[in-house]
Amino acid sequence: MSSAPSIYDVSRLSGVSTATVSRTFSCPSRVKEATRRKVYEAAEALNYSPNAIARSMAIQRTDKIAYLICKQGATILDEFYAGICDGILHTVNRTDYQLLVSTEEDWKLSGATAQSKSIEGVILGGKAEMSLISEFRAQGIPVVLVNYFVPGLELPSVVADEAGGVRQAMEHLISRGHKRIAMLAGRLNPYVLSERYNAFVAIMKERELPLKPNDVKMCDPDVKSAEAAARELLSLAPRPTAVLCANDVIAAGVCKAAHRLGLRLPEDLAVVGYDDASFCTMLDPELTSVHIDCRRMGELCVERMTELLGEKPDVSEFTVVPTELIVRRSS
Amino acid sequence: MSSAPSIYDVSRLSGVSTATVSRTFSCPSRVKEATRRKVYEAAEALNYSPNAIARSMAIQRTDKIAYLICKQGATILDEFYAGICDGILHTVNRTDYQLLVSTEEDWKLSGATAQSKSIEGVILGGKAEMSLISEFRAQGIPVVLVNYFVPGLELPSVVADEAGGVRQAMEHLISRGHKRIAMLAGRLNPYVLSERYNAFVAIMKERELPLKPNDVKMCDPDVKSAEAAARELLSLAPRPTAVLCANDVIAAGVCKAAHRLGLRLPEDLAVVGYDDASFCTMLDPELTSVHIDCRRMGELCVERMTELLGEKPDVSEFTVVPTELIVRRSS
DNA sequence: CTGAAAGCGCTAACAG
DNA sequence: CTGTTAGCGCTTTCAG
Repeated sequence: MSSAPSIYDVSRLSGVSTATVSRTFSCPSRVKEATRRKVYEAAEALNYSPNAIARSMAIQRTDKIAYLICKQGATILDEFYAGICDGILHTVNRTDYQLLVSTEEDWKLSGATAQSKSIEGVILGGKAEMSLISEFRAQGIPVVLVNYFVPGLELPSVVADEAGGVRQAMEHLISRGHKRIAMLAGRLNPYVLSERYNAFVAIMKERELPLKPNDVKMCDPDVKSAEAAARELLSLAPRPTAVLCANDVIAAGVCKAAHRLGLRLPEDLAVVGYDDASFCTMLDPELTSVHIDCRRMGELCVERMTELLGEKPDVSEFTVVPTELIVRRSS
Repeated sequence: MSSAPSIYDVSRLSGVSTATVSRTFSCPSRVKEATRRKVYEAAEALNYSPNAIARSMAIQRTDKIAYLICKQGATILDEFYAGICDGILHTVNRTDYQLLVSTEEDWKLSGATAQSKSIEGVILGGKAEMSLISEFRAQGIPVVLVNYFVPGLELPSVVADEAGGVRQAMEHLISRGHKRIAMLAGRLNPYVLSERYNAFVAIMKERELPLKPNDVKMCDPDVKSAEAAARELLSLAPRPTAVLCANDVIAAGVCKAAHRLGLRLPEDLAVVGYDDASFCTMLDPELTSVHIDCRRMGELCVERMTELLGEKPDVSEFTVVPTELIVRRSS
């Protein structure tokens, strides 16, 4: 197989000009029915398909946008960011765009500049470094942030209603009669963590519930650390009767610690997680959690991006996705 | 900001030819130190960065490969395929290539042909449709399969050592004294399922252990279905003392069913999963499972792809990644 | 409705 | 080591 057939080959075989061949593919209505048919036949015979690169070159834009996951270590394997990716993927693929996926780290490694001009826009998931953001802006590449927000930057951000989610969880616990509610916070991205933490504290205060310094603990966001931290939390006297966790992994750690200590869920201890990861229903008892529609977040990122690319005058800076408490057996 | 600076602008400002500017960026060693410096300065001043598309156009190749997830419904959200993606991502980003991600479904929707010429190769994850495979081949685009295999196609496949994994699990159970071992199989992709199933049957026979028709059940690969199926399995008389599950989600269902029936793990029932999903350690007791190094699988896909792209004479058709049984508390 | 021709920005001989 | 020049395959005025 020598080199692929070009528009010239089709032009020659069909007896029309290259311009017409081009039109036939990009805007069929502007070509007479009969001509069109001739072109299609020739193309078919030659097994021709338009060369996307040449096209990009001519029209001066690619049809690609990138999604970079900005989170140390974790990548697409993080269910949350994978969910966003899923939403982006589905939406992007319905809009003639294609999606490039990478991580902040890898992107920087492979010489951003060399690549940059081959994407139209970039969606940054999580805590992106300022230098990265600036670089894209300097190159005139539209940026959308997701699950993160930087005040004063006027960058469209798609986030979940963190405060709302915490409120749903807290009202649920309070309505179940809990007063001694603790929080096990994990080192998530700073925006998310502070939203969740602040909301927790605010609501405790608002409801005039007792909150001692030791009632909030911090841990690394893995089961082991969470389990260890939970052990301490659960040995406070009087022991909290409920714990709100910064995410589901941490909640799983709390469940394990409770189990080891002989506490029954939800009778002796209510546990609520956050994110509604898929494993919530695999735990026993199933984990109550604040559901975030990651996929929707991804979709919205693409919508914002499309607006940016369409040079829409003012793209809203804040897009917030509502959360929903999924009550299960653990609370 | 008018249009971006081109190689001509740099050429003019630095006083050298465009060819030299080009060389300076693609192969600095072939340009005299002093000249190089002049070029860099001019580029800097103009905030120039090479246009990747024009480059692709000139050298007649893109620097992109695609990873398509071929699995109904599930996507990148599937931890297994996300793991592979992770491996691909890391490797690809170290080789000047960029990764396009999509699903089989979406790819077909958005007119594969139009896009095809903008990728160099494609990695197909899971049960890809023959029509898709043929289409790529017809276009001369190298294909690598992962977690799937089609006999007679001479397509490089990267798979896990399924039979080996089952053997590890079985030997573990047998060494613990289990004789009545059941299997709960889920509707995974046909290649994987048959490998796991056949290995299970073969080993039971080989060890001369009793295996009645009802000892193997089939279910959908979700917790609910698995739990229901497990209930039946566990009400057989005599009850199996161990169950090998086709994957971890199914195993989680079995654990729940066992718990409901008042069976203790591992005393009354040993459960072993497959894939070693991240939630294995969140379950209580933690789930024994056959670990598959998905990331490694992804890396190997890229290696095979690189060989294919480098026109290496014979790329091995089969690349198998070893598995490792991770023994935890559930068995 | 169709054709001719001038690029899009970069690379790769080839010549010096 | 560097410059000249001819493309890469497609789009897009501008005429006809």
